[in-house]
Amino acid sequence: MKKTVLVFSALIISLLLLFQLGQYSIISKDMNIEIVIAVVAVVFFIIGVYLNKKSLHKNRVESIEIDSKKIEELDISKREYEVLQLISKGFSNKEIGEKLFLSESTIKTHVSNLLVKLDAKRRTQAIQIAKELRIL
Amino acid sequence: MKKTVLVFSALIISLLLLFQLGQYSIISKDMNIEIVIAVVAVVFFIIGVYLNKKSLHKNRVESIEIDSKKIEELDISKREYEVLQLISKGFSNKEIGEKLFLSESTIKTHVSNLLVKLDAKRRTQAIQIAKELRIL
DNA sequence: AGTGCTTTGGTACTTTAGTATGACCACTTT
DNA sequence: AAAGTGGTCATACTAAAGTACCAAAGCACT
Repeated sequence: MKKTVLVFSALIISLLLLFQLGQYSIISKDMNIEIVIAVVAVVFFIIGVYLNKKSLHKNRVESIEIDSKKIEELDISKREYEVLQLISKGFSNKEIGEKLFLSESTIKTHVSNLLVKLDAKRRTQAIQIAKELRIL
Repeated sequence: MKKTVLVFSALIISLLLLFQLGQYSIISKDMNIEIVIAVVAVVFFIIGVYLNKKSLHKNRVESIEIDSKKIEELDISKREYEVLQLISKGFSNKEIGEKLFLSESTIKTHVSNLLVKLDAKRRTQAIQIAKELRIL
């Protein structure tokens, strides 16, 4: 929605500016030229926006598209994934236990399993690996 | 967004058709007008590309640029920043010490200072906060 | 030469993190 | 019904992580 507003306002402003310039040259009695210039300007503006969006679309999809399949491949359960998400947010085992209404022991078990499944030695390394795998 | 583009292109096409009759007299009058139109087209094309890239930048790829100003504001030294980077890569204090040819004690000192400066309780939280501040 | 600052390093201590093992329960599969 | 699976929790232990306090070397600055 923000893009739409930006594009619209940019179009309106450019149109206003162009037709305001046209008012000066009314004296020279050549209205058609200003209109043609305005149209050309708007057309190429839209072309610029459209082409740029298309070229960025490929990169966008790659950077956003995350998780799902690899989580299953790594045999990470829902509970373990919940714990992983909270780990990446910087919570301690105790805090995670309080958030999920579980004991710290349970969290430790989940973390231990996560470290094995992600092939990590520490929780910080697990975060890094999970982000590389686009799980987080 | 698709509707917006469609409506606008339809409007512009109709405008072009309406003022196509006037274009004959333009060409015969002055050749410089074509150059002006070309310049306007290029300029607005660039504006379109630029605005679109800026609007997409906020939503999608935000953590590319590191905010070196905030590092200074937080009074984080170069050494501390080096340690912070290695922490985010999942290394232990001992490993960081080996990489930087420092003792583990020194790393602990740096980490402790970093936690205070980043207002974090744990190294994992420090990573999260640093990424929010676009320091990492 | 003294001041201030970063960096470095140490000791001693407390707190988290992580491992290993075993156990219990709920639920599904065979 | 028996076996398997996932989640839960506990104990006991080792390993990191983090805190507090101190101290000294290496600088830049004036």
